[in-house]
Amino acid sequence: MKQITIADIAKEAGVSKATVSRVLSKPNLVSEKTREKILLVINKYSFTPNTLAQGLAGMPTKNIGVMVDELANDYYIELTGGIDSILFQENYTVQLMSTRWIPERELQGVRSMILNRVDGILISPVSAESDAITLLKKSGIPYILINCTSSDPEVSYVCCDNHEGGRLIAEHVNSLGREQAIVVPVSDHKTLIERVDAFCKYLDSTHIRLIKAPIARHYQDGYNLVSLLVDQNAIDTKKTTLFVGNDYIAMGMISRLFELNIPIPEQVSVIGFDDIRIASLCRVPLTTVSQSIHTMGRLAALALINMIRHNQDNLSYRHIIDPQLIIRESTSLVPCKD
Amino acid sequence: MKQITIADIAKEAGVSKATVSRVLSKPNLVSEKTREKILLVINKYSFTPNTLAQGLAGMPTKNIGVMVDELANDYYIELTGGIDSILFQENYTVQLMSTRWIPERELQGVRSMILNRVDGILISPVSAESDAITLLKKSGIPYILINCTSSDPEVSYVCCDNHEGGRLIAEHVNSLGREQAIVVPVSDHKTLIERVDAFCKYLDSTHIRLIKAPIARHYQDGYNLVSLLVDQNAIDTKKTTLFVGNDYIAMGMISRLFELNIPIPEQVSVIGFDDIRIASLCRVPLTTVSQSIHTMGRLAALALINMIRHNQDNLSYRHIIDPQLIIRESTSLVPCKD
DNA sequence: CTGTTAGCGCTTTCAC
DNA sequence: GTGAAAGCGCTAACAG
Repeated sequence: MKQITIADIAKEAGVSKATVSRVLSKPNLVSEKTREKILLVINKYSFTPNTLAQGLAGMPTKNIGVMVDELANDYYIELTGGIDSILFQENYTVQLMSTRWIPERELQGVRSMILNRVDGILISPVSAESDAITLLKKSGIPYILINCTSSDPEVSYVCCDNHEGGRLIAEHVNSLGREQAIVVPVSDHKTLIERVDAFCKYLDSTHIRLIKAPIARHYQDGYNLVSLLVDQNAIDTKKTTLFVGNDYIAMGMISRLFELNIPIPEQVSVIGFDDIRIASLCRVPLTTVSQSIHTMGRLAALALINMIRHNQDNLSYRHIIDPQLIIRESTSLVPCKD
Repeated sequence: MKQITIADIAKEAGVSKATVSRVLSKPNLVSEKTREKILLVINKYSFTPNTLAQGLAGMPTKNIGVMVDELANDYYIELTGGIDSILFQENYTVQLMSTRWIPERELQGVRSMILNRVDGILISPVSAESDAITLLKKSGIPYILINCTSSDPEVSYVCCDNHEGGRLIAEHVNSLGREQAIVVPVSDHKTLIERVDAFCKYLDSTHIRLIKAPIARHYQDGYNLVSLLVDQNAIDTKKTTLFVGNDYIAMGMISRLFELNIPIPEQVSVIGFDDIRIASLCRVPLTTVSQSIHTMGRLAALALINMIRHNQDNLSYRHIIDPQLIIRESTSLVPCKD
């Protein structure tokens, strides 16, 4: 089926292309009479202007690029859910890409988004210094970093206060008063380092022995790590608290603890980070820190739209999310409802 | 930053735009000498052609439209994960949209995808007769339905054999030999009706009383439904099997059963459908039917790319996924590993 | 092999 | 108010 174009409409309505175009974008520049005449034809064919052509001609494309690390990842799911809820109602189309943790892919993706003339970009970058950000900076396209801060005052971002999150957990662990606390890092992303550092800083290490476990990047790594901790740190006999860098890896560890019949939280209590949805539904509902991921996505989307509307790529938007400790059964014997 | 164009490259290299264009798409039509000369300039500015313009001029855009009902939905997450894994490596950009269950939005979204000149569309439609499909049909753009069948021989799809899935569950329930079986529908989508119908058909209703519960569309509906079933069907005293149309709603019911201290599976055994990831991680690991969602996404993406490559919008691709019963603790006292 | 020319579909001056 | 014409950046005949 050949696409019907503005020219076809013009011919049938007996006017020029320009006038049809005006009806589409600036209707009040056209007399009521001709406007109605044209609208009639437009509706007859349920014509919609070709967005590529509009884009080429310099109009906004109503497309927003969203770049995350991984699609099938609970964290990004909630994030994109939040983003989508806003962009959807504002009638933007989402161009979603995943880097699959390949930095080079991030650059390539952003470049392709720019070429696609998206009106703005939301990105959860590898780091605030990645090449993609540099490219973004000089492209002139509005963009906002998510889950990442930047010292550059011109850069906009929405991020959780990970330091405070780590502190909250340390405080909780102090109150639990176990013999030892093991911290399990899950990535070398800046946000993770902040969490862990703050945790270590505020942990009452005169009473609780602090142990740093090797990094566990995937669910399976978490699962496997448990046996190691049993062997090396006797978590099956010494009362232990586990702080795992994110909920999903924590889930892997819980799964294994469960199999080994190590009671949670009596013998080992477990704490995650993120408050992804499964955290409350899983085997042992998980104590964690919420960074309101969904809200984070909404805020970022809202701010981006605002930048686009008011052409404020000069003004920057910065928002720090306040983390919240959520205590569930993995550290508390009292079952608590959500 | 002004976009650098093919004209700039041409001027600096001292050739015509056409030659530059050829270097980009059909390099062997250009002499080695000039090609290298041009490539040098291209690399110098790390120039990439504007995709909108390419699209307008009739080239493939390397964009694929993907339309699902909801982004933050476990089912679609795994589906898009599968789709992305293929499209990613084939260097396609995904244009992901969600209908949020609004049929009108489906049509509107597909139209916008067509206007964006995507090379193909993957859609999990409301129904095989939705307006969006009609539009797709006459657009000439390759497309594949996911989780939906069609009697029209020209329409391509990938779908699970839901009838067989229902039968598998009935068989399992028969073997469980409970006093009553309650089936909880979760939507009026065709696939759901097939599951439920097959279940009812194959259930040994001379020995097990079959009860149809009202529809529960959301997690919370499932949660709330439990009290009703306690009141009306005494599931807390009569040994009962629950077949819930999908895993997520089943999770809602389990959550409530747990609170009411109704033992699973001793008093009430629960069966879901889909085998979403949480199914194995949740409070009581859930017996369910796997429809290999991730694979479904991969297959559909693969087939679509194939259609695009070979211009086979005439040939149709149809694939039925074989469902598999996965028995976990929610119906079996023997804990089983995944 | 390479350059010229004519679109792709729409927006936007600039006249009338 | 409305139309003619130029231009967005690229590709695809058609010549040479």
